[in-house]
Amino acid sequence: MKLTTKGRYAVLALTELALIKDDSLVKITEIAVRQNISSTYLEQLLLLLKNSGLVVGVRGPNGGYRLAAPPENIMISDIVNIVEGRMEAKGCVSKTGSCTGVSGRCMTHDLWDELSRHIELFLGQVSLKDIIIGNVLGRSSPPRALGVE
Amino acid sequence: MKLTTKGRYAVLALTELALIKDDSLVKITEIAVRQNISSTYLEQLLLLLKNSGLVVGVRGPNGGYRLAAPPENIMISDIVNIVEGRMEAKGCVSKTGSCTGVSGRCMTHDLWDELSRHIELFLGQVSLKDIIIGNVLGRSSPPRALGVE
DNA sequence: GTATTTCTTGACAAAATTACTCGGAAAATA
DNA sequence: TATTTTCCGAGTAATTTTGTCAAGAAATAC
Repeated sequence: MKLTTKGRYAVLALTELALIKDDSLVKITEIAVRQNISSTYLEQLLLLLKNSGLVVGVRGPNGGYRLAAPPENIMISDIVNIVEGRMEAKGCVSKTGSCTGVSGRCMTHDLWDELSRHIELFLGQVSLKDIIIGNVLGRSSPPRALGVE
Repeated sequence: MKLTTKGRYAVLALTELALIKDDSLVKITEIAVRQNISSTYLEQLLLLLKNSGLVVGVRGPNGGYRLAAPPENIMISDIVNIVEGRMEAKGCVSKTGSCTGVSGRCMTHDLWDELSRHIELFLGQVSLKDIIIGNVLGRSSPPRALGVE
């Protein structure tokens, strides 16, 4: 899995958009200044999000960005997946598609696979609306322990 | 959160140790060859794990490494935390300790905080024994949805 | 004691990724 | 047309990851 400033900046920026009433437009520079991040860097990210249909960009004077959907319909996993690229935790897989160990499919394969799913499930459950109303804390629950003992 | 080859190699190596009967010793080169990873790189990782008390290193002819505890008592989070350094997903925090945004503590703070906890919970629930008996798949459960609607 | 095998340590270097910059073009408004 | 803003592609600096290398120390076998 990957989680860098890209993902964090993107979520931060879209949170700002989610805070704006209705269809008002927000300029890149406004967000950049308020959140203290590079505006040209943020441009790239918003562009990606625009091309993926998560936000709408309006050019010209008084232009800017706004969300393409209500905040409750935009999930964090959507945002992160777009700017970070699909997260793949199956690190045991090489370019060729097979596990790197000589013994073929490695034993830890399922572990990273499941971790990936776990993270995706979590971020797919939290919406932009959840963030702006502070409905995030306390969501973590321990994974099902499979009774094998 | 961080998850690189370091963490994956370390878990892979310790899985190999877990597969060995009793207190038999396994040489670094054996693991490196079998898993097709750099032996000198693996050295570094096993050294970290040894200094943290997860494995025991025995020098001299016919030396090698073995687990310091039964596989069911060694959790994946232990391994990953040691070789990757403590995972901190609170990316909004700068060196000084405060959030980077001008408005102080940012709105996404809790999100990354909770994600961190979520991942740690997951990896803290899976032991080396779970891996070697294949008891990993199907553990992911969706997070508690807090009823706020 | 000597040789052998292995771990131990630290410094260093290549490769990959991340983070960011830059220059300009296109669209909309005035 | 002039200004403001997003759009787009390429290029670069910084950092992190992923190793490599060389020399030393500990334990065992002989």
